[in-house]
Amino acid sequence: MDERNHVQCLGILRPVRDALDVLNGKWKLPIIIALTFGEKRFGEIVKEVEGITDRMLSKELRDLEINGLVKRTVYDTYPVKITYALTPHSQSLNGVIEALRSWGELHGKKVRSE
Amino acid sequence: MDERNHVQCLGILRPVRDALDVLNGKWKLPIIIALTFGEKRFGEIVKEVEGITDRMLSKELRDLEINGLVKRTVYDTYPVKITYALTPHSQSLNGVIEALRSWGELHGKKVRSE
DNA sequence: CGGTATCCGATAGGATACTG
DNA sequence: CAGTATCCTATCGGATACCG
Repeated sequence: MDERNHVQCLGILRPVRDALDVLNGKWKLPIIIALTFGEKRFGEIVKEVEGITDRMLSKELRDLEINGLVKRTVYDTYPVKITYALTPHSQSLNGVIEALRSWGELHGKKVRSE
Repeated sequence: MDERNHVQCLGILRPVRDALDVLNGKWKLPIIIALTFGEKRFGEIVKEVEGITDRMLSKELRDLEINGLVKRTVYDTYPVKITYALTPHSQSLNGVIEALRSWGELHGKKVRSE
């Protein structure tokens, strides 16, 4: 029936849109991926995430920090060292990343074979 | 080691960015979800995907069709009936959607509990 | 090193009106 | 019903320059 379809659809749509709101844009997931292998410094992330500018990384890191996905740490050494790391909450994104990676590979192959 | 980290990171980053390029924006995945339960007509999708305008749906459906994720069918009846359906290729997005749904629920709970 | 400030163009996306 | 046309704003994202 149509009504059941609609209700079922909503149950998926709402959380997916919640997720998309937080992960939107070109850079958030790439940044998170770069951090999956351990905390990194600003300059290291710039090198890892090809094409990102200082300005975008700065802005995106702030967004991610506000949303509780990234933790910024200032080491009180001289000179000061600043690192970014994933929070436990963003480590739960592993499934999303793996699904996207796997589909992206499939899609890439498909596109190249056309 | 750092070099291994970098290489491993690239192996994930490239396909994920391929995927993001195709699925970017606010509406593509919601539209695909709405179509997961079977082909739908334009007006039905508008109703299902809350908040989308005619203009955006029109544009996004065209994008999805170009990328081989949606199939548009014109039934030669009177009056003409037009439907949109997922292609086999976009059905392989199930894993991505399920991962996002599951993480979105977790994230929603976390946000509301703060 | 780890950013911020400023400026700018391109795109996303919304509102409204209209059409065959 | 299934869109298109037009217009508008907001945000994305790049370039460049600069700072402590």
